[in-house]
Amino acid sequence: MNQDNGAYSLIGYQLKRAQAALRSRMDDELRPLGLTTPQYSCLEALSHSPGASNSDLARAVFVTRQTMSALLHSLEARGLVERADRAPGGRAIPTSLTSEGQALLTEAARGSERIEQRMVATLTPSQMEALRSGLAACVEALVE
Amino acid sequence: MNQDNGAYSLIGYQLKRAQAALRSRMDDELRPLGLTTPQYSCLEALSHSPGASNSDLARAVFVTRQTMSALLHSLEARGLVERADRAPGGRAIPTSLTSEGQALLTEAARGSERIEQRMVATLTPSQMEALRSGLAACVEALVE
DNA sequence: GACAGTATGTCAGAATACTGACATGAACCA
DNA sequence: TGGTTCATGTCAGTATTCTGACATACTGTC
Repeated sequence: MNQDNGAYSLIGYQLKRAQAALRSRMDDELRPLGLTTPQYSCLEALSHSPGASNSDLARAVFVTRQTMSALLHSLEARGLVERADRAPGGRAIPTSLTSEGQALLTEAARGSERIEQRMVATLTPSQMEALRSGLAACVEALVE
Repeated sequence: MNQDNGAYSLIGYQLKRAQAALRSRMDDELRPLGLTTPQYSCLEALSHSPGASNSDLARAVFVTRQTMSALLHSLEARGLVERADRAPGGRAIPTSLTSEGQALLTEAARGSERIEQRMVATLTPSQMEALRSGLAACVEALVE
């Protein structure tokens, strides 16, 4: 109870608020394509890192390995990704996009970019950079 | 595929990354008290808005009414909050903190403030304000 | 080679959160 | 009064995500 205005002045609250709004808009945009935001993020990560393992993708999407494993099985059943039959070395099983997955990702990326641009529409380039670097500093301070 | 550096330059990605890191640290801090982050947020909202309804709290914590309803029943079963037997007018049933809930919240708030301060430790006041206003502008642009 | 430490994938179980649907009560307008 | 619209609380069902645990495979060091 430091202030009377509740938690609105806390960076953490604004962070959650912004993330919730973004997630909601992303879900709205992706729903017609049959994708959730984590599923889209997974396809996006696979596009940038072909052959990534389950654990790699979990870290990229900020979910646990178990969650990503279930998500990958779902995407595999829909023919959007492919996983190797066996690990080529170690235990990590590489995953890659199918052509169907690539096509769907391309379409979904358009909606995602639309949301991103809408989100930052009222910010100047220097304000955008300040926001980006501020968020990065927060992450830096939070990871031990 | 606008850049080679993946999604790291997107504000949306940084936003998710920062929120994930914050959520993780909050959960770590609150776990010894037997609280999750949404449960803590609910107690905090109740502290600032005594007598808030289930729907009020759902909006404050950014979950659905159904999720908040389950969360409230859990907190009520633990004796941390109280709900009126009947709606005093309309359908909204006011909820309030019990003394036990208030005590637990006070303790949890210390941990929460610790995390908040750690998160922004390396930011100057002007950088903090730039971050806050940047996030607010993003929210403003995303809510229709 | 033997060992500890680390990373990975997976299983099991529980908790969480969502969408869809319905009934109830209030506010508003014709 | 009658009607529509909106907000609220709740039920049911599904989907998501987590923690905990275990076996497996690499990477060091000795």
